Amino acid sequence: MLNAATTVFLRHGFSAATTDMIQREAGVSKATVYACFASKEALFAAVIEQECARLMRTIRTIDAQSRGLRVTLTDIGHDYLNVILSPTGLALYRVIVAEAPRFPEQARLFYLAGPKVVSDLLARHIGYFVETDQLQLKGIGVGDATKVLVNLLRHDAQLELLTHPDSRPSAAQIDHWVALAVNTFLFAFAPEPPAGWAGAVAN
Amino acid sequence: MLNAATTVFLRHGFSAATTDMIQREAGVSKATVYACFASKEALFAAVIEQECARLMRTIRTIDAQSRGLRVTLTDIGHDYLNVILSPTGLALYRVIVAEAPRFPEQARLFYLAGPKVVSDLLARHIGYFVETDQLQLKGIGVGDATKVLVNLLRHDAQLELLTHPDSRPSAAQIDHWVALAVNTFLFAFAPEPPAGWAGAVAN
DNA sequence: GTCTATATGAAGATAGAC
DNA sequence: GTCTATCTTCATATAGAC
Repeated sequence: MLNAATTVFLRHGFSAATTDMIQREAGVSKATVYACFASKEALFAAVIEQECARLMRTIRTIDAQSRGLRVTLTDIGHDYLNVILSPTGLALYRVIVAEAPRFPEQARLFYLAGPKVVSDLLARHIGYFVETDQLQLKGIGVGDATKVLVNLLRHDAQLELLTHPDSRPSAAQIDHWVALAVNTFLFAFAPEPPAGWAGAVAN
Repeated sequence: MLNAATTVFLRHGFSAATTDMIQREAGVSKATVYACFASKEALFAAVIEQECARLMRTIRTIDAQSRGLRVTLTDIGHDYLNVILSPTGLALYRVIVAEAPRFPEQARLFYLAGPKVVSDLLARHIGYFVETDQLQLKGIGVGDATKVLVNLLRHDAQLELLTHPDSRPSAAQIDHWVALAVNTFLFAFAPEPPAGWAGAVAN
């Protein structure tokens, strides 16, 4: 039943979703829903909590064991984009952003489960690469450098998909976006930056 | 009356907003609303169109005449962040993202009025700086380089504010974010990059 | 164009039998 | 715990007078 609610809330958002839809999707009756959850709000909160927990588990599996600098960043970036650009990832983002004023606690939960976790993961790796002189941050802290990279990754990609809800990114596009982010990051912070473009070709 | 509708829709989103709220906010009666607009959807569409037009005008005023490389990018970035991180900017983004599946046309309108316009503006400047050898894109196209910069600018800042709806960014924070983006961009693509951090100090 | 009053439907939530 | 049936409230939208 939580699954049914998840489907409905992620598809329609909080306000536009109705308990009827959830009830029908779950194949139970309306009263059954209210036997388990006190209100629509409570059900929504439970859904978001579950999705955030799932998101966190997913992102935690993205641990690349430290291989080379470029490979590590590319792998993590690739996995991260695949998560946040998936239909579920986009839908969760949509509903969180939309309902943040009304459900600030859930919004913060999302932040901690998603962006924060991937930031911490990347920060560990970047810290290591800095210590071993494979990166040179030129006065920028590890935290800020991490934000730079995450931001490069998140990319217009997300915005484009959010505002063009019918389109889907191809694997090649994702490759290109990741390569663009990693190349830029290395141009900026690798002591011996690559001479030119390396990675997937144009989108 | 459009203004009243704007206030309500930006505050509550589409579904949670009611015609009662709009009617009360506008100080007119319910029937008057339906005399001007065929439906709630039509009113919403009109609101979004107006806000997008306003947004486009605002962003179009961000034309920095080309002074130095760093100054130009910093100025544009600064103005752009001030727009998208303003309460109105965030609220518009929220509702667009939330309602994109239901109002794809309005979502595309937003994309064209906001991100697209600032991208085009920045692309013109970056193109100029490339031609005059003040930037060296190392195999990355002007379009992609522009996206990189826009993305660096948009920053976690937006995400943090979206998921922490009570907080407001200080002017110092915005300065810091812009400096971080511009520095990174110059580290990556200026033929003679700055040796280290330059700009506002830590947040 | 604007109001009062209202039709009509649907939403969230519950009562009470099984 | 689960269903059927229903209560209550409130939303969109309209009718008809001024």
